[in-house]
Parts: sequence; C-alpha cells; structure tokens
Amino acid sequence: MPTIKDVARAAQVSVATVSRVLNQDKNVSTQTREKVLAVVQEIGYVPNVLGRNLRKNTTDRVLVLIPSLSNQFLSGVIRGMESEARKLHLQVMISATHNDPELERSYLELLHNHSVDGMILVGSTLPSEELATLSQQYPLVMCSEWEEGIRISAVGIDNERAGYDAVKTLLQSGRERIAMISNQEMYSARQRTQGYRRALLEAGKPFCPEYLIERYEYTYRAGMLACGKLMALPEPPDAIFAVSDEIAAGVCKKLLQMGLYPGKEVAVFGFDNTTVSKIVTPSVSTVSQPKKKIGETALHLLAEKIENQKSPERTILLAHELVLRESAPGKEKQR
Amino acid sequence: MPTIKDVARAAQVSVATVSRVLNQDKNVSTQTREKVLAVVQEIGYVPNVLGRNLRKNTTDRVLVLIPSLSNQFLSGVIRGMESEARKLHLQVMISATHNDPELERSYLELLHNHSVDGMILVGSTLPSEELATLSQQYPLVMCSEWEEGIRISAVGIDNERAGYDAVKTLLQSGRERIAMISNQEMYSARQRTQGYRRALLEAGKPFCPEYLIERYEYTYRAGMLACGKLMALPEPPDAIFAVSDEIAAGVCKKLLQMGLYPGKEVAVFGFDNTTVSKIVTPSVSTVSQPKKKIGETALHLLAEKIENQKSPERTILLAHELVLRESAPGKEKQR
DNA sequence: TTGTACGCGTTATCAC
DNA sequence: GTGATAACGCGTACAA
Repeated sequence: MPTIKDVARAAQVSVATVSRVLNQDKNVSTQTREKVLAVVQEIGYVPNVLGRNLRKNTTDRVLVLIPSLSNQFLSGVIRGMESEARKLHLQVMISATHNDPELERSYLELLHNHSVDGMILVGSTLPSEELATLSQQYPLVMCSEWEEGIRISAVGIDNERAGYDAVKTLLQSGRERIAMISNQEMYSARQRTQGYRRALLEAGKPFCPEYLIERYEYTYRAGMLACGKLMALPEPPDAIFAVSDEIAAGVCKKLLQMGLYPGKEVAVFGFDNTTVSKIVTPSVSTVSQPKKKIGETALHLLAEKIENQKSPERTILLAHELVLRESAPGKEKQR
Repeated sequence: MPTIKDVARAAQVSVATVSRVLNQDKNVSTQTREKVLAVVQEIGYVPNVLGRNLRKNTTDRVLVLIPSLSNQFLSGVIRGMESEARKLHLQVMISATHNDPELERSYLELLHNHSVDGMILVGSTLPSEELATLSQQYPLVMCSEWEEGIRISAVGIDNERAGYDAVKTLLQSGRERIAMISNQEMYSARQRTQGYRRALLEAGKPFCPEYLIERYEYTYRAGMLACGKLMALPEPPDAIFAVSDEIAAGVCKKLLQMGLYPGKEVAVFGFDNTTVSKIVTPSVSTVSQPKKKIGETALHLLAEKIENQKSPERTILLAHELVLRESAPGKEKQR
C-alpha cells in the first residue's frame, strides 16, 4: 500500500508538496502538480484517511441511529439525509438500536472516541437529560421524535396539528364516535393524541377514555387486538384513528374478519403514508410526512452543529398532508 | 479532551504503562493498574480510536451495503449480523446504495482508504469481475445475491430448490397452469425461475413462455400490473408464484379487484415471509429464509477473511422453509 | 514490572 | 513555489 512518502519519492518532491496537490492548495506550480498527479495515477495511491483523521481530528462521517431498519417511513427520511450529505461531502452511516438503551449508549460512545463527527437520533430510549448533556459537548440532532423543551436541535412535523387534522376530517365526514390507538411511550404519539382530544373538544364531543388505547406497539397484530377490544365495547366506535399505517392495516384486517368493511361501518385512519396503506384492501387514509425534507433538514442542522458547536439549538416543524383513501374518504362520504 | 499523556502524568507512570493497562496486558502490577484505572475514571478519559486505528491499521468496523433500507427481509438478516458482530467486538454500520453503481463504488472506496476492515454486499450492481478483483485485496462477502462461480465468499439459500419446492407444492394442491413473476436481473430470481421450470418439467407440464413474466420490480404495483397481464391471457393461470411477498400482495389485490379470491380461483405464492404476507387479506403463502442465520454466517465469513485474507472462499447454503397460508393452502386444498 | 523512543500517514507551520 | 519538520494519539520493541 503506497503512502504519501512513496509518491513524494517517485515524483521527486517533498511530502508537503504532495499533500498540497491533494488538497487543492493553489501554491503549487502547474508543472509539479501534473507530475505529482501522474505519479499518483501510476502507482495507484489512495490517501489513508486514518492518518488524515488523526491529524485533522475529524472523520467527515455522521451516524444515524434508528430504532429499526424495517421502517418504510424512515427509509424515506434517510434518503433525504443521504442526499444532503453528498452535497456537504459527508458520509452517512446507519445503525439500528432495536430500542435497547445499552446498545444505544454503545453507539453514542462513538462520539467520545471520535469515530464520527456527529449523530442524528431518530427517536431514543435514553433520558432526555442524558442526551441534552451529550449535546452540549458533541453535535447531536433529534429527528421526528424528541421531548418537549429539550435543548437539542430537532426536526419533524407538528404532530399535535396532524392528529387534530385527521380527527377533524373524520368528524367532518359525519363520524360520531372516534377512537384512537396510540402509544404513550412515543412523544409523537402523545402529541397526536392531544390533537385528537382538541378536535373532539372543538366539536363538542365528549372524550371517552375507553376509546383511547395507549399501550400498543406499531404492528398490525397490535392493531387487530386493539380493534377487537374497541368493537367489543357496548357502544363501538364508528371511526378509528391509529398512529401508524401498520396498526391501521391490522384494524382493517380485524374489521374484515368481523364482516365489517373499513370505510363503511367504521372509518379507519393511519399515519405515515407507507406502502402498506396503499397495498391493503381497502386502501387506508393516512397522514403523509415530508420524509425527504425531514431528512435533509436533520442533516443540515447537524452540519450546522459540526461547523460550530456553539450554534444555537433550533426546532424545525415541517408541513404534513392528509391522504384520503377508501378507508376514510372524507367529506364526500358524508352520511 | 484528555489524552493518554494526561492519564500518565496524573497517575505518575509512563504512557506505555497506561496503554498496557488499557489493553489488558498482564505485565502490570495490580497496584499500578488500579491507580491508572482510578485516574481514567476520574478525568473521564476515553481512548481516541483515531490514534489507535492509525497505529494498528485497523478499525474493528465493517460496513454492510444494502440496496434499500425499506426491506423487511434485510432487516432480519442485519440483526443476525449485529448479533454475531457483538461477539467478535466489531461495529456494524449500514449504508444504502439505492442500486446506484457510482454510489456503490464510492462506498467501496472505504476499503482502499482503510475506513472499514471489510464489507458485506447484500446484492450489488457492479460487474462480478470488478468485485472479485477487489475481493483479492480486501475482505469482502456476498450475502443473499451473488453471481454463479464468483470467487468471493457468499451465503444464502438454495434459490433453485426453493423455487422448485414452491411450485411443486402448487402442483400437488392440484394447480394446473402455474405462472411466475420473476426478475431477470437478480441472480436469486433467475435461480428461482430455474426451479420453477424444473418442477414443471418433472410434472410433465409444458413450459409456457407467456406464463413467465421477467421484467418486474419488487413492488406491489408491479404485481398488480403483471397479474392483470396474466389474467388477460386466453387461458389465464390458476396459480401465480412471485419472487417477493410485495409482488404477491399486488397480485392478490388485483385478483380481488377482478372479483376473484386468492386461494380459490387462483393460488398465490410469495417469497420472504415478510409482514406484508401476513397482513394482507387473504394471507399469502410464502418461502421463508433463515434471515438471522444468514446474517450471522455472512459476518462470520467476513471475520474469517479479516483474520486471514488468504483464507479460501466459501459458499454456504442454508435451508429454507415453506409457509402455507390462505392464498395457497397446500395439499388439503386439493380440488 | 516499568520507561524511552519510535513510527503509523497525514496536515500545517515555518523557513527559504 | 517548495522543503523540513513538528505535531495528532496511540501501541510496542527494546532497554533497563
């Protein structure tokens, strides 16, 4: 493996000059530049980033921590990050925490030991104070999920507003008894639940605790179970709003099993506009987030911190959209 | 940021001794070891891997290149890799190529410049000779997808056999006209197609070119389109075998739209046993791969190469299983 | 058991 | 415009 020394020797210049050529320093004559580049070509020299990293104390690499890989929504977000990273000459790498705090901490270690220049957390299982402390010292950005008032830059949508919008749409289409399948442990889900309550309040509907299910996972199986519970109530709901498309798909499946058709007897609303919401029959109405833009913004915020650790924390909320499909067609379906 | 020198000074020993303690060298008295460790604790020293990497010319980090993040099947495979990596004290990072050869090459560069110790390719868009050449020089392993006879270690299932098994099951359940939705560009899909043909041959059924669709993507939309074409034939098939669950889900959706019920008039078989195969109504029969085991094995093979670049290339085939569901219930459903 | 000194490959500072 | 050379933080051969 040739080093910069080998190049210098073969080109009959000093290593300093080679380094200058490689780093586009203009203080090099065209003649020597060409000679050096020729030698580089000839012997197939590739700079060893390990040396460079040590010298510059930087890696031009950022790590994105996500709970799970099999997440349609995240995939789009990460594409946005990658796109922005290319512009800034940063490498993006991804690791999954599987919601294991210890595993997550082991990845965060990479900040201490200079393995990466910064990290984006798409959700976290760690206490927000711990993260805030870390963020004082290292570039850190939260994406899609974060605690209220946390002193870390963050980007996502206005989840309270999104929940409100979805439920309002259901109300406007004439639904009377709207249930929600949420998740207390996720900030985004808690916010959406608040929006749900605000929409009910505004419409003068009572809030029924039995219509709010708060302990379910983001799986279709959980959706089926929750739906079963809801429909077994003395007065079952005529609309169900779930915090994920997969849950909503499970709800639809359960309804079908019960001989009910989603969108007819019971409306169903999901979240994230993933493939599954289109794939299932009937297709599912959902809230669409600007995935790519969220990713781009997250990376941008991180680059800002890498550039200047003292730069102020910022929270950026991006606009969401409702996508109405068969399971909750909106106004036209008024009854 | 404290360095090893700071520790040495505070503990009143040499940097060599500190280094020994940190690297579990036994030639250190218990007394000094304890003193050093105490200082490490006290001043919060964390070894800078940049220095260590340069010195040892190694990073203890491997990169997994996958085509896309939003892939249920891959998610399981990667869990297997992570699990094995933890045992071997290796960090796993993931990047997506989005089937862009240039992007893929840019990631492979990381091998040249020592950013990672080795790489696992879960599929690749590059010519296999290029990969084989690279593999001579750096630890490289193919996972799930590889070219026949390539001189690189690889792990996956016997796709020909899997295709054969699926089609044989359809035949045994009484299906007469079996179509297949495949993809010429993927090695695994080509192999599965061969298995399909062998099963037909063995059963004395003719091979009808119009029943083999070879140009589709792995999306539910492609499945719908392909299904539409197949069912528009003068003599439509009574079974459809798709190389992915998502395609199969699209097929089911299209059949439902046409008023046909998957598993009744037309059987449907998918591949990979992903969530979507369970989620859709009716649920889809599929081929299940040992995801975790595949991932573990891939990482094991890579570690072997990292340990000794001269170690011989190996190809490991793991066993698959059929999962029979409503869309193709198997023998019991004989007509 | 411990310390000294060198080198890993690069960039940056200073002289010329 | 170019060259010596000192860092960056660490591991290790060698000496003591």
